[in-house]
Amino acid sequence: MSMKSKSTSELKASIHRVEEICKSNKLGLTEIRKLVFEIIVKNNKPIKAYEILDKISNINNKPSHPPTVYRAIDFLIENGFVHKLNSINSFVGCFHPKAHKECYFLICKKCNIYQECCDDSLKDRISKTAIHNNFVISNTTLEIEGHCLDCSQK
Amino acid sequence: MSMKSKSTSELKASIHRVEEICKSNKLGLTEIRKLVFEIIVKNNKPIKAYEILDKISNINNKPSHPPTVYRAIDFLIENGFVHKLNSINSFVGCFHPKAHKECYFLICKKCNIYQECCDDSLKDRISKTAIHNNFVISNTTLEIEGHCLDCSQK
DNA sequence: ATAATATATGTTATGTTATAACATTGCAAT
DNA sequence: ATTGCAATGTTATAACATAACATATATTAT
Repeated sequence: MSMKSKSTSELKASIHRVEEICKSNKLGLTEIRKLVFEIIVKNNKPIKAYEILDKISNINNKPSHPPTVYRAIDFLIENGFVHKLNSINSFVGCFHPKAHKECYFLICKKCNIYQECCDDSLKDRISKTAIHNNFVISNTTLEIEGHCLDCSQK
Repeated sequence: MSMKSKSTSELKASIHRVEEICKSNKLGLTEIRKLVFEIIVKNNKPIKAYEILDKISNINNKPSHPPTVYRAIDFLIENGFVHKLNSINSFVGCFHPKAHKECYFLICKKCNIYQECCDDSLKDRISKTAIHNNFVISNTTLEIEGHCLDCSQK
């Protein structure tokens, strides 16, 4: 499977899913939070907080401030709609929120497109490693950087 | 295995190993680089760049500047003597440099002690995941945060 | 030995990422 | 209406990292 960007319908579905989850869980999906989520998922690639900030400032035709963005991101991460890629200080949308707590990523250095790779065998292996070390996991960062099929062929 | 800090002899051995590797590979282990490595490994816990900076400033009795520290860290990371924990913007010494390219970590949120956990089965699993996705890995970040045995019993 | 080159360090400034602290708004419950 | 609470606005600053250029130190070729 090569890494390709999401289709318009996938994006719509993703946004709709978040709306539904928020509705049924009584989570306040405010205008800003929704806007930030849309900006993140529509971006295809990992996006940085200040890039989001710029986009919002443009949309609103007036400057926004960092806390506005970071608060929205916090909300989205807390509820599993967005993940942070620590290795590149960037944010990505989650395309199966609530399906799992942890999310692992392949990140192409060349085209910057990312892909979730949350197979159970990997999850199990990490879990076994933790158990073997008497360690109780609260959260896991797994970010695999490299080149996707398309980019390694070029 | 509980997570405990390294003994003095382990630290000495670790520093000695780095000296030997540099000697045999003609890597310039300058005073600053050696000092930064010592500060990092002796710290036991992940340490932040500006903490290192403060320590150096104290040792030299005059202020040092960020590039001094970051350059030394770059050298140490390039040669596998130190790793960066992206999830907490901190640095840790590597206790088996050159033994492997990638290094995985367990990080206790409570006591802040970390532990390398580079079993081959985990490495294999990650490698298989990449292959399955036609992805060529250049580097991997795996940071498992949670609680170690001691801290989860408290 | 000396000049030329490369490598490392010093220094100043600034860029980038993220949060603290407090004021204000809007809305729901009593 | 008033209180309480969640969200947002706003200002300022903290925390993390690098660019750019000057200087020094080591290495190599002549």
